[in-house]
Amino acid sequence: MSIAIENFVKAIYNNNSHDARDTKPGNIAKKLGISSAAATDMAKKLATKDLLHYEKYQELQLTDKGRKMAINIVRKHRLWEAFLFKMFDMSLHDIHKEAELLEHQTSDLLAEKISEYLGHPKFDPHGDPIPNANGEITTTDTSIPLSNAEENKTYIISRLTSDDKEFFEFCAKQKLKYGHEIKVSKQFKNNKMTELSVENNTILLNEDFTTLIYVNEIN
Amino acid sequence: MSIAIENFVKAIYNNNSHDARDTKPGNIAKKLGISSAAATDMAKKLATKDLLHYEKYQELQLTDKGRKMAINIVRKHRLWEAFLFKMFDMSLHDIHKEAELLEHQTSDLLAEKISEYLGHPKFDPHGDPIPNANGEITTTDTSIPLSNAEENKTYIISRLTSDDKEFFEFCAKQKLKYGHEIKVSKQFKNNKMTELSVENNTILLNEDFTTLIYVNEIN
DNA sequence: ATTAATTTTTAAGTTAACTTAAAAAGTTTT
DNA sequence: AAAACTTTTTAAGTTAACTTAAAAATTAAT
Repeated sequence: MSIAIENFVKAIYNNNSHDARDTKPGNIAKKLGISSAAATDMAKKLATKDLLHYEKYQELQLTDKGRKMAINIVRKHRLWEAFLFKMFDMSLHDIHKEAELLEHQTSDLLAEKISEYLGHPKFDPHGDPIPNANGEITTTDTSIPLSNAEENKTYIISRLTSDDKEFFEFCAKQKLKYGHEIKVSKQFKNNKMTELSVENNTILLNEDFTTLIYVNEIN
Repeated sequence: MSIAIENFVKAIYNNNSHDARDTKPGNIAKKLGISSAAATDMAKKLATKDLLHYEKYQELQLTDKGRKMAINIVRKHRLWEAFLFKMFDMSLHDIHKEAELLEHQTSDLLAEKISEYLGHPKFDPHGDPIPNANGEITTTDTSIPLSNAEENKTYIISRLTSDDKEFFEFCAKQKLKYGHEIKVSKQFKNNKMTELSVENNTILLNEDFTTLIYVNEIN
């Protein structure tokens, strides 16, 4: 399967999981940076390959085969992220970019070797779950977006769900990293701002950040 | 640059260095598994990009720009080989196959990180030299093919210049590995066979092997 | 419930990287 | 130095993955 096909299937899969629910060609096209005409064409083609269900003007839905394929790519992506993160001193954004390329050129064998080396990790450095070789995902994920966190409670950062460079630069600078502890001091509901403290620094985040950062409460 | 272009340039470069000298489209086409018509087309295209000199019916010659590009890819290939060899228990052939894919999706940044991690190695697990980030290759290579080795002398294996699976399987089984010591006991010139001993085993190799295995004399 | 706005699809066209088959040029043999 | 053979090139055509622009359908607004 070509890189174009792999990216298309992956885009639908990712869209279905965390983002909104709109998996029509236009929206997928936007994520991939192609025209929606191209996305419609591709959708039709992938339907003949039994990777997705296509009906005019309807949402695209992956078949079991398509989902399996997407999960396999996501697995490789997240394994590369975890591996590069462990081995090299690189920014999360750079790691993401490299993984985005490497994921398409990685045999199942190599993926398994990487997983083994890392001790079959369940999460990548963004906190996203790593599917196992059978495509099973173990996420008893109870995390909530920071925007829904409660005042005066303490949390651990469990996921950073972005691929924007500035986002990661900001997070890195403010020590907003996977596994780090934070305390929410105030929720400004009207302004959709959240005040919190990280390592004795108090910062104020707006909705653009608090919906992308997921946390788990500490008891 | 596309993967097709990178592989084309690399094929010319590799052909020029160790193999024969025939860098006409037909020969390059054979190595890449494409038709010679396709190779001619590609050659013309790359000439307009100033990657090589093309003249009808003549040998293809890389320009400085083309050579630089080829060396950059070769560098990434060999770094991946060295890295995968160090990290994972995989056959040399599998490692080669993975590197063949990964080389095209590796940023200069990542290549440098890998090189750094390995302590800027000068040779890969086949004994092929790894160009540095500036494209410089330090090979004071005095090695000779096993076919030219002298009787009753002891050598160290310095290069295994193949990409054939069976070749590597055979070499692995016979302990013919980079850095290993061997003693040539007899050269059967007429039959182009070489008798040698490795770790107390005596084996007889024909020309298909002895021209691909390079060695350095021990004094 | 029409009209207006948006989105999806269709249609036609482009580019890269191939293919096969025939023509042209080069190489080898006698 | 022809004739025979081989290789390269040209020509025409294919496929995947796009594009733009217009037509068709859906969705939103008054």
